[in-house]
Amino acid sequence: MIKNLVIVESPAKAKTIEKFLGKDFTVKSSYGHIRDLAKKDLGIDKDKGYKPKYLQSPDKKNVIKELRDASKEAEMVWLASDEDREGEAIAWHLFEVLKLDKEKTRRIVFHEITPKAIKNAIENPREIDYNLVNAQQARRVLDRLVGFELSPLLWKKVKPSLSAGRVQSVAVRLLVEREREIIAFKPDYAYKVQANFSDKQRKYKLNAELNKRLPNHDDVKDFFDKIKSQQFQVSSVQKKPAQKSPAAPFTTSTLQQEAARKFGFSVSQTMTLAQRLYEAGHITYMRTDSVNLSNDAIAAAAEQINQLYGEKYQKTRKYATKSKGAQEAHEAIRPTYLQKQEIEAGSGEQRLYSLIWKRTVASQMSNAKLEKTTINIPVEHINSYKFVAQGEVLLFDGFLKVYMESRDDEEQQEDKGLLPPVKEQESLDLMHARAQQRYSSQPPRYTEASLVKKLEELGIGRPSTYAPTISTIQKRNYVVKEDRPGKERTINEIELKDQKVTSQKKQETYGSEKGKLFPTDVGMVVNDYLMEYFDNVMDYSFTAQVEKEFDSIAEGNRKWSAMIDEFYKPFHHKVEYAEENSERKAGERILGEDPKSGKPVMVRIGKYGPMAQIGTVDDEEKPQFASLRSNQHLETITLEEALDLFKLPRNLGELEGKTVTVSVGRFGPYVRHDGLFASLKKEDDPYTIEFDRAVELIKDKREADAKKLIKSFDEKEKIKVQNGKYGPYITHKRKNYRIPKSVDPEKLTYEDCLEIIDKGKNKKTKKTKKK
DNA sequence: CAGTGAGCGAGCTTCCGCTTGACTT
Repeated sequence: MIKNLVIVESPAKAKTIEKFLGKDFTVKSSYGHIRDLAKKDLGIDKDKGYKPKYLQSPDKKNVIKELRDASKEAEMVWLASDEDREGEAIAWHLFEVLKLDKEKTRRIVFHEITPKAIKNAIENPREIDYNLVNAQQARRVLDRLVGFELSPLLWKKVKPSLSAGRVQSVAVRLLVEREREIIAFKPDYAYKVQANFSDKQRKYKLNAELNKRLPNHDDVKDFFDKIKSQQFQVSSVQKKPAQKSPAAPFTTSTLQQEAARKFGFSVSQTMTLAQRLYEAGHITYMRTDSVNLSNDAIAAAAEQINQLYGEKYQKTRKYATKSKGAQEAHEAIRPTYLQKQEIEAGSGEQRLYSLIWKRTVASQMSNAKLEKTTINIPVEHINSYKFVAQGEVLLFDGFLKVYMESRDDEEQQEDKGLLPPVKEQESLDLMHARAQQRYSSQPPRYTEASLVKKLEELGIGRPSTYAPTISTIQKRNYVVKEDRPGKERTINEIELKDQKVTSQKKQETYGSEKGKLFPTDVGMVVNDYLMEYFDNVMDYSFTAQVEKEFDSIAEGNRKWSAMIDEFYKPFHHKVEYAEENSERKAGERILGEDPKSGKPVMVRIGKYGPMAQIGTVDDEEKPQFASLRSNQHLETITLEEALDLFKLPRNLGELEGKTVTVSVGRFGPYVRHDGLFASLKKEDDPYTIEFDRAVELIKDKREADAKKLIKSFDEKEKIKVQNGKYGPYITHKRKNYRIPKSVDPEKLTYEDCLEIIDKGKNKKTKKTKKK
């Protein structure tokens, strides 16, 4: 018999809360939303005030049954989903789907998982807030309308299976625009001048930089000629106190950024590790936009700091969330038990936990105190020119004892240490000076984490969707994450030593990228198309605008269906207009003429992605096609490069009576022999690879396959039993089947295999039928 | 996993935001 049933969103949360509430309460979880708009068609009745058609989510059938049974038994059901738009909707869906009795249902909320907060919530129940629910329905319906009307348009006009949406399309836009900025970027340069001084007694050295950069080589020479026999005198030594404050505790987005900067984790890696820490009870909820810490946590942090570092390191701080549209249903991400400085777990979990511990503790520590010193050394006879030396001394480390936030800009901060004891009016000798040509750097490309940061600033997306959004735009091949090597350039360096001026040239590498996001051709073409016809949805402030409207629905000042109608009417009109009036958008570009046939050579996006084509379909002969390589782009490929693509496949010769050919497929370059495919290695080039090397690759591949092979049957139907990443499996007619764990793969007979294949097939047909 | 690209037409793809396991080759 259940007296009180409490329903929360997450099972880990349910477990914790159950401990606080005692015997009379049973706590269960809904595992997020339990129903959603029908997947077929729009799932919205446009003629009946945009009435949503909700269906119970298939993977929630068991959860719903369990909750329904428990709720029937219970004397009181407490709906304890989060206190934001989505949480309120979850409570309402539960109320509807479980057919709850209003008299026996209470809605409660809490922002932190502490016994006090939960007890307080139980004592202050309320009713379901239908205005908030309606704001969520508006959000849901708008996203469906945008996504399910724009995507099919793209299938028609660009390429099948593409997608567009309020969040993902703007994310791609950010990348495309940044990429174009980089392409258009013309670097500027100037000479940075550094000098090395010494006192008259040669007791110390002082490095200083000229306060102005000089435009070119000749200016530097002139300048050096003027100063080479000059006397220098310190005009001033200024000392200023300064302070540094710790960063706020982690939210989802700042955790993703720091884990990327400090450990190189992808956003999805960070979230997987955080999920494990959360489930093990080590940290609070990891999908949050709040920087708030509970009073209990603040007290615990203070105690830790006093104990570990002493009272002068402790300072109680409260942080306020500044990001747009934050809904603050949870606390910041922090350790559940601050006295645990380390945990036992995998190394990734340990590192992430330790980072969270440090950030949380540091956020409750005192400021660091510094003294900044500036020494000015004017250049005589050249007005406003002076050499400046800057130093920084740490007087009190404060929070820096524990943690320092990293920065995105890679340019290394020059070490500003302690300066020598130079006095005002002191005379100095110029020992040596050097000017180096410095180019301005192009705008930085986005990383996964810096894109999340930007989206959060714009109020686009939610903590639970940052990682999935990043993965969606990569899955659609709008964006690729990769490393690119830098380019070389020559820079000038001019030196002044012993009153002589010399110059030399040096090589430097610039623009190399690691783990950055690059828009693809498809991403660019789709972006341009959407920008042309749907500038409102693509606007960076579109989400912020509709959020304002959702807020007024939540406050009861606006009817949700009216808001949707106002958006949808003109939007749908634009969809219809684009459908009728826009050409197929394929990023087509004619490169020139094929010297062999005289036919035009062009590139465009085909059914399978970017491709090159010789001739047109109107010709008598069929046109020739070839896919572009992954490092080639519609906007930049040359005629020569395109023509090269048609040199494949190449026939290299014969091995064991069968031909060896080399070509490029969906997964990159490969050699082929007697039905066997072997990928080329990085150092191999399909255009130049020779027979001997190809044979080597084929033999390596044979060996690797033999290692994988457990046994094979050459009966009526060929069957192989192989070892894979996920354990042994059976391959048959190019399809794979799992082997049950209870079976020893070594002992399988031909008949056993057929049986497993049969069962596997049944499973698959069932699944497809369901869909 | 690896030769695709016209056109015919059926049937499929797709959104964002809440949550975890089941599943993969």
